[in-house]
Amino acid sequence: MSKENRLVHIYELLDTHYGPQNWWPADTPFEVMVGAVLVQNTTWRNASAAITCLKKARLMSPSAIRNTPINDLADFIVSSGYFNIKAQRLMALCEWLEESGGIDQIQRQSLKPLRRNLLSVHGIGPETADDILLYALGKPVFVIDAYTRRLFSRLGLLRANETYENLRLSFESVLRPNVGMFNQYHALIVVHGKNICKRQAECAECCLAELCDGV
DNA sequence: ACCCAGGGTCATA
DNA sequence: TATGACCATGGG
Repeated sequence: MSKENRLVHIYELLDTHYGPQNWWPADTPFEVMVGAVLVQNTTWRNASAAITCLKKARLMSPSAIRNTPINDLADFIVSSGYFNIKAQRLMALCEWLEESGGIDQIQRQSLKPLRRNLLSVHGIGPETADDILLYALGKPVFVIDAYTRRLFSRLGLLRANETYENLRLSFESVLRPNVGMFNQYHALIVVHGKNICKRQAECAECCLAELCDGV
């Protein structure tokens, strides 16, 4: 089977098993961006609690965050962990948004320079940038994360120590750039990873069992 | 008490 | 380029 067909097949098995995920859970694109920073190396549960605190304090906007002292901002996002670091990262994100003329202006940038610009923001690395591009701005990028590496290396479809860029480009070069499908695919990989593929012992019960080859 | 979760930066070799 | 240290909470 071709690589494209394998990736599509895996997508269809996951999609059938788990159904629509409706990512990213947020009221606005800005809230997606904030969530993408807050969820770095923590659980969505912890990040989500921090988002609730920010909303309750009416801080879920670039200008409101910009006008809040960094230490006060940190107090609202304690539950997300690394709160001092993440407060700085949120501030850097909001400064960048402001300098760039806001989200609607950013939407108009073409993908490659936009991605470069995002990566130049302090605290926004490749995965956070791609979360923002795909889930906040609706751009066709394939998000790579630890679950993606674990799942596809276990299925024997990628080398374990490949760079982020090479992985992303290899998915994007094989799959048709469909935003809705990329959105759902990454959500499925995460949901699946949280359930079964963390423990490789249970391949038999997994919806991808036919591909797992007894790893 | 330990481990990890929807990462990223910085210092060192 | 490639490791290692660091950031810090909450649930298992």
